[in-house]
Amino acid sequence: MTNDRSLRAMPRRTRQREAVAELLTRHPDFISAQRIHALLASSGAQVGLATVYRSLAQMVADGLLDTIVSDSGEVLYRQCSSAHHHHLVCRSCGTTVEVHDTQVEQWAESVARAHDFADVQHRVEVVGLCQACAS
Amino acid sequence: MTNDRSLRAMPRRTRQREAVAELLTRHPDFISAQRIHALLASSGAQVGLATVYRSLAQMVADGLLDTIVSDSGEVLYRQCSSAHHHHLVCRSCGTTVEVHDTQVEQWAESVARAHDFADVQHRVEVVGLCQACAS
DNA sequence: CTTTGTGCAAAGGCTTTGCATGCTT
DNA sequence: AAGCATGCAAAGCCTTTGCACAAAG
Repeated sequence: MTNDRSLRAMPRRTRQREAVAELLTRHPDFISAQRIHALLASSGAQVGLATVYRSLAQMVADGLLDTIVSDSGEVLYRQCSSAHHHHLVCRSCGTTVEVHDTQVEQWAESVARAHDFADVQHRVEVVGLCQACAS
Repeated sequence: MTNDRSLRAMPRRTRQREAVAELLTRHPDFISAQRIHALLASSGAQVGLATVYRSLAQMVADGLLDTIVSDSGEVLYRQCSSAHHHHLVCRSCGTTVEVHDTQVEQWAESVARAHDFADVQHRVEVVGLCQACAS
């Protein structure tokens, strides 16, 4: 074998994977597999739903994507190169505000440290009613 | 009609609902509907799965339960009388540490206020590797 | 007696998987 | 040529819903 075992095989370059990756690059926010599939279909790219799921699974395994689970149970994907931030979501109209804030990050760190946890990730969702919907 | 429309009808008292409520009272942490159903079954109480789901939906609507969605997409329920806290979870062995901390609460409040959001809830998960699993 | 709750089974939505075929390397 | 990737359809989970029957008030 001519490989270095420390490096995993790279996924093959296919039209479908490129399409999924490209869409995720263009799309800055969390999006579901179903929606990705629909968007690709409506923009002419023929990609099977199963392939979308498999591509996403790959990218998640490779650490290229962040995932969260929506309230309805759908998994949402986002390219994780984008700066880490959290969302403030209106539960009525769906308006989303990005929150960049180091406080939570520090909090998560300190909690982890206090309990000797390593390699921590955190996930924060704040849901409420925006001014417009509160009235 | 003899009712005051401001009060919603109270759910009827049935063996099944009591069983579900009682189990949730005994169980201090988040638990899935499926698991509730299984536990009830194995402890002799005959409660249909659909009934478990409907009972839970009721209690959620009545504000008696908190819910979160697990990574696998299952909805987890918890009696919300218990003090609000967050979990620090080991992604390897599943060990869970309850974190009582006012910092995050305050952070969520301030973020909400800064964006004129009302009636906010928040959900925080910190996942990492505990000391034992990190070695 | 009227209304609400229950059970069962079927249906729904998201995701995964088996298998034959096609494409990348 | 060899092996991973794709597509399709079937199957798997969790959850919801339709309908007839049972129970609560």
